[in-house]
Amino acid sequence: MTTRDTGTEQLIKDTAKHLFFAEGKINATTQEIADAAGVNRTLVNYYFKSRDILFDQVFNEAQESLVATMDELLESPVPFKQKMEQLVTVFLKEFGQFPYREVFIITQMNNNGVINAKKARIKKVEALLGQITTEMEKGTIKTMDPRNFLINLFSLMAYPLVTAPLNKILFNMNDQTYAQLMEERKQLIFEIIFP
Amino acid sequence: MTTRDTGTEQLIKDTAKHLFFAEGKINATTQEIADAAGVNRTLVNYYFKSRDILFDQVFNEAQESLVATMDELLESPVPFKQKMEQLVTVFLKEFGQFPYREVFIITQMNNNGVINAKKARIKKVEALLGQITTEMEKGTIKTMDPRNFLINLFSLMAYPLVTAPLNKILFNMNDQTYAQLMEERKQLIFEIIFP
Amino acid sequence: MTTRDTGTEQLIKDTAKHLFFAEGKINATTQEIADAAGVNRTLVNYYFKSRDILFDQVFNEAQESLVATMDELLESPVPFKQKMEQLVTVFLKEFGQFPYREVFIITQMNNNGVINAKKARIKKVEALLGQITTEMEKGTIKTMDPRNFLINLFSLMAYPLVTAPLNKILFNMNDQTYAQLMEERKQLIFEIIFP
Amino acid sequence: MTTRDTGTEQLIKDTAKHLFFAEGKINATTQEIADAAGVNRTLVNYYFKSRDILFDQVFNEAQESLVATMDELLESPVPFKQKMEQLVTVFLKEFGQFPYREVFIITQMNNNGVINAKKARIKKVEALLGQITTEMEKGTIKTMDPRNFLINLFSLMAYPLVTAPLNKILFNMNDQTYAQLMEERKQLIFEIIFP
DNA sequence: TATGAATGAGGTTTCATTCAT
DNA sequence: CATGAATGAAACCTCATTCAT
Repeated sequence: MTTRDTGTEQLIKDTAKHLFFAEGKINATTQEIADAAGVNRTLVNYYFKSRDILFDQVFNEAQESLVATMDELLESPVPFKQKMEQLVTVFLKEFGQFPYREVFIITQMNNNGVINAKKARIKKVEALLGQITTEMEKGTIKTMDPRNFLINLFSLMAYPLVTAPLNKILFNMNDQTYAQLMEERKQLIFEIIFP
Repeated sequence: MTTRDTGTEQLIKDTAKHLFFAEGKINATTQEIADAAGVNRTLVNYYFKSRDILFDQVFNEAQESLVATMDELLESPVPFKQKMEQLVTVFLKEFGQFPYREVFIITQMNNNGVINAKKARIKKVEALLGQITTEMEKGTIKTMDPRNFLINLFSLMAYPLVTAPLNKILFNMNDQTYAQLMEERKQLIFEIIFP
Repeated sequence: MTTRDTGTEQLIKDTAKHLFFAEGKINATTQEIADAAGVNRTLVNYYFKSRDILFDQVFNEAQESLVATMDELLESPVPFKQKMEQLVTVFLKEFGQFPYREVFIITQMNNNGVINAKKARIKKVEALLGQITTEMEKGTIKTMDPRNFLINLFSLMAYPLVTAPLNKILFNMNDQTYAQLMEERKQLIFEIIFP
Repeated sequence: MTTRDTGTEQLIKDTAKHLFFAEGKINATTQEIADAAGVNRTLVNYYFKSRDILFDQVFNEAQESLVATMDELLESPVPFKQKMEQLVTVFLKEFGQFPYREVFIITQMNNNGVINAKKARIKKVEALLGQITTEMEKGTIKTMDPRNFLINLFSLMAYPLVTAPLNKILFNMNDQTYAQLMEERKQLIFEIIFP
């Protein structure tokens, strides 16, 4: 068997990922993906059998990577405040790279059907929620539903990156000045959750 | 009177709006829109000449309505704190009705091209930013780039509604319990911005 | 029965005739015909039941009028040369008014199916061919197949009017100068057939 | 070599050309063209992107070929009489192959808009008109507007082929006998223009 | 008589996919 | 491995036509 791996398969996957998650081109056709990758359109089928399979694969890999990142943080035995600091650092980077990933996932869910979470995941989230509650009782952070605490955190991190194109227009900013604004947010978010 | 307005044109537009902005079905076909509206597929062409024109129209009306809402708030002469309270009330309702509108607009921009803001709009936003800066100087609200203040505000309002499907899974919640969680947020957001 | 004849039926027919035969808009849609007539599109169906029936009717009336003109000429007992003079006069006028009629008829035949000539017509044509042969024997006109004589005659009359748009471009002429050129042709054609 | 030219593109173009110009089926649908070519309907879009582009291409190629033929004749340095002989030979063949080409071009012009002639073309035509005038002064051909001389020539060649379906009916002839009639015309036309 | 609303038939176009090389 | 050719499904769009008023 002469399997000369030319890296084309990975190239297609990475290109698709970039179009979907970084550029927000949720409706990218196989032609557009192939063009962006600089390969022939039919190679998408050659490697992935069907467009949907490519979608799923890109999808799952994105989620797995996200989940792995999350798990590492959740399980780390560092103190809460430090853990949150790590979380903000890591996720701001993630969201910066792929601002449209969550939106993409949601769009897919809306158009097709809903996916279920694995039980293991739910357990870990519950553990984190418990930790947050503890901190609230200690008075370190503002008291609220711990789920709202997490929701706030992720909203403050993710949404400004999703709405970047709109915000730039509204505030009359260019790519660079907006990037600076985002840069300041890391510290800001931290100050908001630990007043 | 020769015009027998059956309300079908408006029905189609409203249905499209709902599919796009409320259900997040960004790729809805004319068939899906027609089915959802309970009308014949070709009526979409009869009234709007082409699918793209329907898109544009729904789009523009959505934006205009949003902008009108915004303008009313921005220009109201009430004190800052009260103005923010109105803003949160009004926009939480807006985002609750049409959570995917902003995402839809951004998606369109990413796929097609960018739209420019009118000068009048920029002026109004700048006026608001000035007001926010004044409040910061007075110590009413936390000091930061006033644009980040606004970004925080909208992030806290909008993102939880966009990510609802994902959050329900993550937190193992149903529609009702999630709605309750959202309900609590109004007060919460207000407490965060006015600590 | 309140039959208030508003002349709309005739108006539609005349407008269609003009679009087809005078303007050469062979593919005119009912919408275009209605627009040109300044009436509602559905009136075409109201009066003529179907578009095809309107076509046929316009068609037949055009042919009947042409045939009547022809018959009158063919049967007139005037001497040959004078008969030809009448023929040229009458048909140049006809072709001037409706240059695309024959082309339209042929196009319809090519796209649908062929129509047959009535026997009476064939008889009359044969009579004319006989007359032409007699003239050739007398030496009044150049000897040739009498059918080619007629073909020449009609070619010289009709084709310049059909190809007017093309000729104007080729000879760099405007409507007026081309009309003058056509004007000269009556005498010219007569001189060619009676050298 | 990666390009496997199956000749299908050319086949589609040739088939379209034949339907339009030889059979006079001006309204041929993509389905009809595909059927006539014996290929899948969507191949028309595969090769030509859209039906209109196929139309334009067939169109332009037809015109270019006609113009090239014309140019060769116009520029040839042979004596006038001989040049006319060549012209009749060449164009009778052209019109025999594609009798509806000019009519098709005119129809398109009437339905869409007018095309302009290139200056170079006008110059060549003017040169020919000059030559014709010279011949009239020499007494070789009948005196008339030289443009009418050319119009006569082309009318005598082209129109009988356009109106063939109608003439066959009128003269009660079949394909073969009509072909014979046309055959005789070459000599006849020549005798008419050089009495 | 006349018209806006609605519909179905049939055309064009866009995709993803398969095939042969 | 890779690619141009080919195809079917499904979308969009244009018409003529019918319906209700």
